Amino acid sequence: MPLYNGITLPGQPDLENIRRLDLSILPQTNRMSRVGVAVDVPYLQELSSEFGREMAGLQKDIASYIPPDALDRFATAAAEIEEAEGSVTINAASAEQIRVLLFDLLKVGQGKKLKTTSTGKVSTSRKNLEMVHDQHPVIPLIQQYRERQKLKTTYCDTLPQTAILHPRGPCCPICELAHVEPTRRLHTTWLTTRAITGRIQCKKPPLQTIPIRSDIGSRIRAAFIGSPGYKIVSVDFSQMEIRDLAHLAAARSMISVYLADGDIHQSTAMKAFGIADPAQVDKYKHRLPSKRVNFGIQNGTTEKGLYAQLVTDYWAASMPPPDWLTEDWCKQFIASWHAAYPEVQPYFETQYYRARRYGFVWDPWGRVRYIPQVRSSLFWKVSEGLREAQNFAVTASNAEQTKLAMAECEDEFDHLRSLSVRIEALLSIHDQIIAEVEEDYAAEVGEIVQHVFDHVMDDRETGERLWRTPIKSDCEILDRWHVKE
DNA sequence: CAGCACGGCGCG
DNA sequence: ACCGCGCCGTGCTG
Repeated sequence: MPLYNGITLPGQPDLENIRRLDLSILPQTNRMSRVGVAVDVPYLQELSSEFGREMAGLQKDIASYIPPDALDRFATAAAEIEEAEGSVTINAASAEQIRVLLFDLLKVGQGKKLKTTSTGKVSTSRKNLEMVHDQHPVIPLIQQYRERQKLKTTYCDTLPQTAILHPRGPCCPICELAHVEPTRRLHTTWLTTRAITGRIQCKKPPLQTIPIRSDIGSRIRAAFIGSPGYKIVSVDFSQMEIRDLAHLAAARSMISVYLADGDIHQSTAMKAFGIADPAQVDKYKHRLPSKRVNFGIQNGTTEKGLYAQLVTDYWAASMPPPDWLTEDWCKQFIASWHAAYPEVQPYFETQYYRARRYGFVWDPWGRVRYIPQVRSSLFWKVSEGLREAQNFAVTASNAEQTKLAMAECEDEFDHLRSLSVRIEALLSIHDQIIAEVEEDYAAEVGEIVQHVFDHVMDDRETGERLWRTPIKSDCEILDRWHVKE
C-alpha cells in the first residue's frame, strides 16, 4: 500500500519510512528559503507608526488611573516624576508594573480565584484580565495596549529589518522577469527535523505565526504580497486533525458525517445536546462549545480548560459569558461529547497503554515519540506524559500528510516550470501551503494543489483511499495574503 | 554590554 | 493540569 514516493503506512515504529518522508520535502524547503516571500515594507512601517501612536495614547490613559499618592512606585528616578507632570509614569509593557497597578493599588479581582505565575505572584495574563474585565475601566485599555505591543514589536518592526532587496537578475526565477519590480523578500530558516511531532517549523523570521485571528492582527498578514503580475495561492486541509482523530479512533458517527460531507460542529451539537431539529442549534450556546471540544479533545481538554476557552470566546465576540457557563456545565458537556463519540476514549486509553507498556507511542507512518514521564512518581508528570501520548498520533499524522502534499506539489511545480510557468512555493504552515504563481495560471494551480491534497492518502497503485474519512481542502487566490478583493 | 529567566502571546 | 513551536520586552546578573 504505497503512498507518494513509496512511503507506506506500516502502523508500527518504522524510522526508515519516516526518513524517506522527512527527506522528500527538502527540495521544496530549500527552494522556499532561497526564493523568499515578498513583503510590503512601507505598509508595515506605516502600520508600525499607527500602532505606536495608539500605544502612546493608551499608555497615557492607563497612567491616568495611577492613584496620585502612588506615582513614586512607578518612577525609576525622582526627576522623572517632576518633569513628567501627568505624562507617562508607567511602562504598560511591564507585567510587573501592571500587576502592581491592578492588584496592589486598584484592588482588582479581590474575590476571584486568579491564576498565579510560576513565582507565586498574581498573573496579568489575558485570561486573568478577562476574568476581571468589568471591574475597572483601565483593564480594556491594558488589553488594547497588549495587542498592539505584541503586533508592533514582533511583526511590524522586525519583518522590515530582515527583508532583503532582490535585484533584477538570476537570483531567483521570480526576479528574472524583466517587468517585475525588485521586491523586498523574507528568507526564513526552515527546520525540518526539530519538532517531536514531525511538523516543520521556521524561524528568523517566524513566518508561521503571522497574525490572523484578530481583525487588527490580520492587517499584518496583508503585508505579504505577490510580486506584480503574480497571485498568492493558498491551500489548506479542512479540519484535518478532526478527520485524523476520526480515522485513528475509528469513530463511526464522526466518519459518517465526513462521508456525507456534513458540518461536524453542527452534528456534534445535535448529538451532545440531543437536538433533533437543526434549526434549534444555537450558534453560541451549542455550536461554539461543540467546536471547541472537537478541536481541543485531542490535547486533553479539561472542564477548566474548556471553561477558560469559552470565556475568552465570548469576550472576543463582545459578549459577557452567559450565566449557565460554569466549570460544572463544561464537565457535563465533555461527558456528553464522549457519549456522542464512544470510540474516542477507548482509543486514548490504547495510547496510554502503549506509553506505559513500551515507553513510547507511534503514528501510522512509524514516527515514534518517547514518553519517559509515565515512569515518574509525580502524578502531574505522568498526566503530562499521557496527554502527550494522546495528542501525538493526531498531530503527527497531520504533519506527515502535509509533508506528502508538499513533496508531491513540488513535483507538480517542477513540471509546470518545465512548461515555462513561473511558480514558487513560498510557505508551509502546518496544514497548508502557500505558493506564488503568474496570475494567468493561478486558478489552474489552485486546482492542481487541491487535487494533491484531496488524494494524498490514495494508494498509488490501486487508487483506494487508505484513510477512513474523505479529505477535503480549501483554496484561496489572492493579491495580498488573506485579503480578498 | 551580553546572557538569562520570566511573563506573556503570535500561529496551527 | 490543553499539545506543538518561536520570540518579544522586562528586569536582573555577571
